[in-house]
Amino acid sequence: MNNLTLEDIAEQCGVSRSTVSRVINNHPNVSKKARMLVQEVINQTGYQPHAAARALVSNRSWTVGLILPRSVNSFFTDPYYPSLIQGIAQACSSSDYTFTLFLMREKEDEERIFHRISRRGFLDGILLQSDNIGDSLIDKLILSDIPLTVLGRPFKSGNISFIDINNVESVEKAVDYFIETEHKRIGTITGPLNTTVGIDRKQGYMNSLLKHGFTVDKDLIAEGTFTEESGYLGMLEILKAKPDAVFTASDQMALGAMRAMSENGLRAPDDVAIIGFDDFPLQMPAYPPLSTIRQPIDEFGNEALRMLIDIIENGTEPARRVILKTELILRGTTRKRIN
Amino acid sequence: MNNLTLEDIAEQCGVSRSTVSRVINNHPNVSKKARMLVQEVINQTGYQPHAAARALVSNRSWTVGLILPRSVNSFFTDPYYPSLIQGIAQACSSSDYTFTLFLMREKEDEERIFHRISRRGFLDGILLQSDNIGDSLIDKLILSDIPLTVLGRPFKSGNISFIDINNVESVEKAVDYFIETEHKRIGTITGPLNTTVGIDRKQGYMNSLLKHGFTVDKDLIAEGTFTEESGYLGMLEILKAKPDAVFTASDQMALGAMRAMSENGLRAPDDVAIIGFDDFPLQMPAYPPLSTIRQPIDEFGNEALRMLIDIIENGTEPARRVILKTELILRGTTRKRIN
DNA sequence: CTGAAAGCGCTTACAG
DNA sequence: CTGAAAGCGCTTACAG
Repeated sequence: MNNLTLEDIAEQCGVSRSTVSRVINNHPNVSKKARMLVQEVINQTGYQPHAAARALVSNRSWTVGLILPRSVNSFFTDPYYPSLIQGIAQACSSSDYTFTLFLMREKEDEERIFHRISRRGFLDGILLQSDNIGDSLIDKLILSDIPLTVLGRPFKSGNISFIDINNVESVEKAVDYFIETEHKRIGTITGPLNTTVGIDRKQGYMNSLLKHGFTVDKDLIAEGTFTEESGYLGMLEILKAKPDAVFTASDQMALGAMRAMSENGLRAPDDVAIIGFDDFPLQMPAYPPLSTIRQPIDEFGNEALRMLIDIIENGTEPARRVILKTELILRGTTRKRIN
Repeated sequence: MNNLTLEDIAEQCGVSRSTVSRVINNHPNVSKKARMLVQEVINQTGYQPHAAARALVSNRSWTVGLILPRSVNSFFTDPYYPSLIQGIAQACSSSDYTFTLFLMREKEDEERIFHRISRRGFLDGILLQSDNIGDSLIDKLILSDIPLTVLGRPFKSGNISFIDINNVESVEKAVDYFIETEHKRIGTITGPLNTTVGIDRKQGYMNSLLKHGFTVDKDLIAEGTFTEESGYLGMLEILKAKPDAVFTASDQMALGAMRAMSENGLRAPDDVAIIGFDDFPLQMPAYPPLSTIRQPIDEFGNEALRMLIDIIENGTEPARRVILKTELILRGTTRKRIN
């Protein structure tokens, strides 16, 4: 392996190590000649600064932690997590940060994880997925003063920097569309109602209904867990109330819902129109192409990291907010608008 | 945040920083009295050594890299990756290592990733998922002398430490079981044949057939990509050759295969018996419970990290090998043995 | 623009 | 068993 040291490079170039350090760190005060010479030797030798030495003296580790509270099954089943991980990985990769992953299964892991991430000189900042489990970590993190951005709206939002997508409005629009296309009995299969994302998407559904003078019918609402199975079970419930359109809070649940329909001889969109949520690049075979709300997951990862870096560099005050837009994608499981 | 330094603790205890360092690192030469005193102050203050300072002087970063070559869709669809990540995360968590994740999408990422991971003082070792993309990294990694363990059998195995499961034998046994339960036309949907895992599982299938004097019928073999969709398409092919049993190299493909059967009015195990591979804790609704080969993914993560740590601590020679056992789980998609 | 020097927070021979 | 000292590989005022 490459065991060169700053000093070695300096010697080879016949300059001091201060100068070498300056060209590496792009300081302005270096003569063109020196800069080029050093640069060339670095390129030739493949020299890289020692990560730990640099971290020690500059007080920056250039690594961020990604904390994922992971309810039992969802980490396997829900494409959200791999998508998110991929988005963050990409963002890190292009900004020269690296990220380390922490999986938090139960409340008990909180103490252990907190202990680890609060090692000095270890992490420059934290990305924390909001969740009914993870949110209890937030207070400790805030107190510890480590740069933090929460992914998704946290329960307590006071003075916390977070990034989210516009769940409420996007679902509201989707349900608006159902109404515009002449549906009368519109149901929903929600996400888990102990998470903000579950709550917000349900709120969007209710907003649209109330706005249009519909009454909210509890028999048309089922609570799911984002999984295919829960979509299936939820749909079996809702079908008793004869819906003509259903919004499901994830694409996976839409799949399950259509399976339930299929078993009952029903088809989308003729019998029941369906709109899902996510539009991750998944294959959803066996059914008509799904109308859905597209969530910009790459952008989400990118913006989240950008926000965190901003906090790292410029301090935690004031709290940042970013809300990303979604897009309603109409495909085969919804009726066409008439005009 | 906690900004205490070794020296602060030393001062509070009225001892030298050498002594404090010794109790932290569990050196034997500390008096009981001093040890207890220091320990207590540490507990009270919540002092933690500065990660970078420690890494610099001890030449150990206590972090390992996990490199996942990720073919376009599979990272989202294949529960193998989240399962693996979880296994490694758990293993790291209990051994006080942390891991950073690198996603390698294309051959082009290789250079970039290699550059990053070869920063001195950054990673103590690498876990690399074997794959037709990732394997080209191996040579460079070996040359660079960084501790490396490959997950899954690499194409070139000379002098490379790796961990794998016994793919060949476990599939052989599964197909043996088909034969014992009176099947005559046994097909397979393989994994991608540009990966060792795909090749090995197909080999197991052929071994069993040949051992029992069956002829290998190309019309009973389809190549898949581990996804549901590819299982579906593969099964449509194979069905033309009238199989009475099919081994699929992943559970996802088994799902797809059963969907194809279902569309053709066929059921498992009566019309076609099915055995899958994985048995990750997934929900596979809508079909009879799947007979499958259980892959011990948690143990896999654990053993992989243990091997890597061994290499880090004791050097890369000689190359290590670990082959984990699998288990044939007979459930609803296979016939019962008669006696 | 450049270099000598101090210092980041640890660990580890070394001498006692 | 304990402490003073050197050193890990960098960055960054400071003086020139």
